Amino acid sequence: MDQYRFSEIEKKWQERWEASGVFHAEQPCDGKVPEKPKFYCLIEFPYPSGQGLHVGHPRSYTALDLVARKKRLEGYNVLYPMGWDAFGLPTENYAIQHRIHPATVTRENISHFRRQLKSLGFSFDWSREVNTTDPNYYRFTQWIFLQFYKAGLAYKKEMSVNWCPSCKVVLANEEVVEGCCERCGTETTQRVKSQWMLRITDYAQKLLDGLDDVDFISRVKTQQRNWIGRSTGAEVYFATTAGDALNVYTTRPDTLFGAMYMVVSPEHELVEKWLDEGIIQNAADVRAYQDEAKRKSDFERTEINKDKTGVRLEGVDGINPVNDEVIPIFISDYVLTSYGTGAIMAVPGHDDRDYEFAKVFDLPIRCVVEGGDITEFAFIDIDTGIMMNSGFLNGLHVKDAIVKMTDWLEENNLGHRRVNYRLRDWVFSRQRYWGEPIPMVYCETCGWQPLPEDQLPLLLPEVKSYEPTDTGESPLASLTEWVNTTCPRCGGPAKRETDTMPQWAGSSWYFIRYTDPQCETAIASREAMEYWLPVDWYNGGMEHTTLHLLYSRFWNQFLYDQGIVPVKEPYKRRTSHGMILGENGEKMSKSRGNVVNPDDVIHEYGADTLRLYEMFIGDFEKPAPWNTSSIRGCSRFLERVFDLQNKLIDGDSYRSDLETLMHQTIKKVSYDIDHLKGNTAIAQLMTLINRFYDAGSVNQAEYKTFLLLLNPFAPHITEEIWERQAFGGRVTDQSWPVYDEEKTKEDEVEIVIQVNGRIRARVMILRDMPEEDVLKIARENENVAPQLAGKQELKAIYVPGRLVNIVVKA
RNA sequence: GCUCGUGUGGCGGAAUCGGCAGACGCAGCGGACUUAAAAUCCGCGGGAUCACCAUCCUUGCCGGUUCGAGUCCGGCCACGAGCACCA
Repeated sequence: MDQYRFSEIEKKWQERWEASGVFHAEQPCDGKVPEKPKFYCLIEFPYPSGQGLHVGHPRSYTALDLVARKKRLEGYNVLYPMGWDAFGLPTENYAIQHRIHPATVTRENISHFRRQLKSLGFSFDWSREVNTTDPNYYRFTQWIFLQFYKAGLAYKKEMSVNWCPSCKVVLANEEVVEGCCERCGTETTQRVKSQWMLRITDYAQKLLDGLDDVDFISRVKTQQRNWIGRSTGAEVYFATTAGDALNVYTTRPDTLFGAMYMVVSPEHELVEKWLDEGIIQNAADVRAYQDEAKRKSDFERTEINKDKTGVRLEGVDGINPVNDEVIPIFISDYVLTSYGTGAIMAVPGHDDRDYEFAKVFDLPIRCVVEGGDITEFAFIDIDTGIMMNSGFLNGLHVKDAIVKMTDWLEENNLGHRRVNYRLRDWVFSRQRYWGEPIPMVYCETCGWQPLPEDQLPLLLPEVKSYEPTDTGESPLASLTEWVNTTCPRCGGPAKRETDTMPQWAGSSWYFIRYTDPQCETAIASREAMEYWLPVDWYNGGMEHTTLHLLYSRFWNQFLYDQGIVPVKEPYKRRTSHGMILGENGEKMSKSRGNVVNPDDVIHEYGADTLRLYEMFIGDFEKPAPWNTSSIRGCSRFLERVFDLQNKLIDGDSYRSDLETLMHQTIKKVSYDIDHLKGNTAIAQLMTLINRFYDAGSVNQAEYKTFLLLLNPFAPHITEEIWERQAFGGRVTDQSWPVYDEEKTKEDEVEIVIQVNGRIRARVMILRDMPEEDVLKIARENENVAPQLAGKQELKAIYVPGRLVNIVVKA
């Protein structure tokens, strides 16, 4: 018998799979729907970076490859596609540095990635490959943008945005992590720029509600819920001595009697108005504070534990609507312009931040909720507090007081119920070259005009320099020929938008394109979308929970509302994998020098071993450190699988002493693949092969089942053995093994006998032996009897097939 | 600070419903084979006391419920992730 030559075997089968198209999904066509039920599994398509694949990528791809391969054997028409999320900064930066066109860099990176992925033997349907930088693809990304625009959900707005001075680009809130650029770590600053925005806040409630109907792991749901950040409360109308109404948002209207002052954000429009009108007596101080706030980066402004600062607006006061008290108004940067009304009522007795501010400015603090000691700290407990010093609310519990006060405000026209979300609109423009051009034209007479749909795609023009500019202008802005165009409405001179879309655009709908990637008339045909959507199972990284996952749900919900996509929610089930860490337990990165290249592993051990190890490495949902010596265990296992051919004997049914284990293994492996527990599935297969070796042989029926169960993990070696042993056809043509629940149970089982919870004996019994017989055996057991002698038996418990516990008293 | 998650041998981890803790693998030790080594095969393998039999301890810590707790409840501690002046 040959040795296990994985390189030859893997190359051979990869070529055959490619030539036969065995993993191509069957497409519904002209009203004919495939007979097999569909199953759509999806992994997050990669960004084809210059570094190539690292061993973290295949963890997710392998896990769903197991599902895809198993589902095919179970008779499903499986869609398991792959593509490229190829617009983006690293490619553009590399292109600038090496003076190569980003399209060329992208093409090279993709072919590198594609070769690497193919060498792992994934059962992707390569005929459906999509590429977000392909004009035939981004044409529809632009088309979707136009639908947003037409629906009033895309708008251009002058606003303060996050700016990365190193990448020279605007960032979305989701791309700023702890005040720094998610990509390069540089501290971000604020810039006022005119930006295209997508009104994702209009979908805040739908995005929240949709979570109830989908099967996402709970940490994903919680994280999205937190990010959306729904809160309920009231908007309260305060009057001012200047005559203007000053509305505030609060979640604690019950504490209105404790409002001792008001705070507005430094950018609040009324401040400008009052300054202009000259009502504010300390205008210079106010202006100075505004300037200071403007200069601060977002990070500095939101840094916690810093001392509260602010300036009182002298000359204007607020009037508390519940008791007509005249209270001072401050500006302070602890109140955010972009949340609520940009103004608050401050209740220092019952809010930590207001308390701190009141201490700094030596303002009076009134207790309106009994239960704490406000000389020490703000009392914020809403479960135990009882109202006091609050007129008609006195004696009520906080929760009842909130309702009563809100009703009162509405009855007296002094406020109304309000829901607020932490989620902000999505900043959708980037001042860079390598992205989808935004298909909008600005005309002096007609304003912003959408490009007619028949003019899509709006191609990225050739440009000499991709260098971003410090002024925050896109490199496209210097292309006067491209920029100058005619207005689609009046035909007069007009200018194109020169910003491009963010990287998250293309990935927001790629799962739709996969259903019909060549469609030229629409994002996909109705027929294809109706057959394939929603995605049955989507696996990806936790880092995309508040970015890609939320954005793509938003796009899908919008397209559903427009009647374009047939499903409300795009993903039925979402799971998430843990990161693969370097051998030292740290995150894999070039700078740490702990990156493992899959090419090297494949060269040394083969793709099947790599796949197996990726699944065996540990709990799929948790991070796991790479361990080079552990791979040997997986490679040794496959060698044993291969060598089992030498121990093959005839037999078309499982031998009786192996039958139970065979059925147990089928059950366990089937369950484990569906629950992302590859590690225990492999452990079970190892247990089984150890039994074959103990028996000194394996028969054909047993070997066939074993190979089918192993096939999703190690597809090349199993096909090869199947062919060599002439088991008939290909593994890919077979059916997934079935088990008989009755046969998974041993006839004879070992049970333990405990006395007062301590194990005193182990005995073999027949599985269905009646309880009284088992207890009799237990009491008479030579190790148990002495423990019972002379003691009073209080209770005897028998857990069928597991244990007996006899409780005695001395 | 808030939200979520996780703590089990030297290591990765298993225990799916409250019922034998440590499956499977790695590393290690002993043996076989070999001139030798590698590879392979067989055996051992949480800790303590112990010649052996055996006994006791053990799932981050403290307590509780239960005949029985890694698993359930309460309170701590540690680590990780996300959010972070969102009123």
